[in-house]
Amino acid sequence: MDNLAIARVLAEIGDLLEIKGENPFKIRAYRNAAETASHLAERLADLTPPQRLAIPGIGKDLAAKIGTLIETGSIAYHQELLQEFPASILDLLHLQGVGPKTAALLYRELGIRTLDDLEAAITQGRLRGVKGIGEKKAGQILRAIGERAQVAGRRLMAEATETADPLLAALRAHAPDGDISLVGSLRRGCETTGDLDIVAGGAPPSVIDAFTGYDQVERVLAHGATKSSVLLRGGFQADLRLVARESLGAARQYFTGSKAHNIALRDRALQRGFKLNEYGLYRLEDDAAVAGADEEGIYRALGLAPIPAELRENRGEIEAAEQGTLPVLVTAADLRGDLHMHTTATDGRADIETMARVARDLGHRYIAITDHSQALAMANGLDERAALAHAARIRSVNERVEGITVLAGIECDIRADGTMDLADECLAQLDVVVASVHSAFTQEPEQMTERILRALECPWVDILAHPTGRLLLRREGFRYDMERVFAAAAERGVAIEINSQVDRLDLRDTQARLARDRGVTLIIDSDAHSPAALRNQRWGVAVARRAWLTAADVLNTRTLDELRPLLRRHRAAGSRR
DNA sequence: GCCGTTTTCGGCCCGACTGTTTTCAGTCG
Repeated sequence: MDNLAIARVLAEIGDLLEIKGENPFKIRAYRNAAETASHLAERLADLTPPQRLAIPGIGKDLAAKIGTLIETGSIAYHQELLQEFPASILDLLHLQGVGPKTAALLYRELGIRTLDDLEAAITQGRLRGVKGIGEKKAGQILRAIGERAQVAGRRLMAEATETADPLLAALRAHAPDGDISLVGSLRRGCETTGDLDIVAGGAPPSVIDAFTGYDQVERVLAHGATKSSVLLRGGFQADLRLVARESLGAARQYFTGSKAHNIALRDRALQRGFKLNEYGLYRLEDDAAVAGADEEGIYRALGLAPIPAELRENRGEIEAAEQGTLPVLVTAADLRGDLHMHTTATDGRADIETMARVARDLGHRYIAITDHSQALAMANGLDERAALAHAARIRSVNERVEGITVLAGIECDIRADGTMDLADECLAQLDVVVASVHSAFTQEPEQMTERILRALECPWVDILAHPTGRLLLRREGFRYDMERVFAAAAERGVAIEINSQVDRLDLRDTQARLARDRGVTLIIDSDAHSPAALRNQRWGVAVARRAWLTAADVLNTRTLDELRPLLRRHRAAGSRR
């Protein structure tokens, strides 16, 4: 049983407890544990019971329940709750405007178990007379049922940013003296996001009207004096919060989250005799404002170094901020090159020279052209002969393009048995070899582990690319023993990629952090298939920052002179990094 | 259900908006 399956059960228990009206803190404990489980880099099933107990937010009871779940596939407590409430009523909770109380009421009063039941009940007027539900509420629910497919779902970080940028520009144009900025999960650099959160400080009240009147707004969900929510065309929700300038830092802190970070921070505030809300940090004894205009002041007043938004997940950043050990996170400006991209030789859209010029204009000092190997026949993958001919063309581009060094590489398939798709003699003649899995994703974890380990044994492999093969919102990655692969990569000096394609971002944040902790060097590559996609490294940088990586942890922050000796072909046989 | 250099019991983050209400519960973030 994997972490996501465990997380789903724990989250479902949380939902069921909420419908039941249980202690809110007990509910939070289950949800908190679900959140933790879903982001944990190590597999819970691979941990010993004491190791599970050591995870923050998992105590004796939850550790035991998780153990039972792993061993038997279910938790009795969960099954008992499902006896009280059918699992299908949890769908009701996802409707805008329907929470646990309403769901419980509908089930108890009218026996409503499914969305279809609810829709029928409303259209038949059976909700009339139910306490707390009037005409408007019923209409709202009916609309939510109709819109659920459209509204449901998260967006990729890149897509959400594309939606946010023009909206921010429109608000800034309306309120040029205001300070208007993106907060929420997008500011934290999360790989996907459920909505857009915007904070405006020192802007006129009319900015709210500019927001609800934005031309991409499909429907206004809420419209107050300081807070407003809209549904944008395409079904993406955006929230705007207007605060006074002296509260801007507090509002940005509050709405950037994460929820777990904020709870921990406010707990810390209380312990130190303060109250923290979206307006500021106040002394409990006399309500005097201590900080609020900027985020830094709030963190400092709480005895913390300012915490970068990407780290605010309550995964150790508060302790590190207290001890002054926060990492200096890698930035896009630290990147000097890009070692994974494609051209028209296989499935890219531009030729070598175009890619080189665009990369140079982006500020890169070196790139590697790494087209596909023969196994990817549908992408016109290259065989040994074609790969070497392509390498010659790549190297010749250096004579025509100034200001950047173009390395001849390959993205070589790791075949199902772990052998490389091109012969060693060919790989040995290239400058860089990127190895990837593109087939047989469904191998058992044991087999996949052996497959990747075998690939890392090939002395010419420099980089393991998109190491889980996941596609965000579409496909889970393949499973294998990451600890063993990380250990082998660290031992052999193979870099592991954070792939910056908008729907890959693979490795993910927590896994990249674990890899680094195990001594692996990471690399942030674009895997660009077009010149425009070379800019995608910014998304990979966001993941790297969420993984606590510094420039020193990332291979392509090195100069070319520093990089070359780190490639395996340039290392003395048997030597390690 | 978790957690503890003021606690092994008694805490646990905080406020805006809406709809159904005559003072507030529910939802949301």
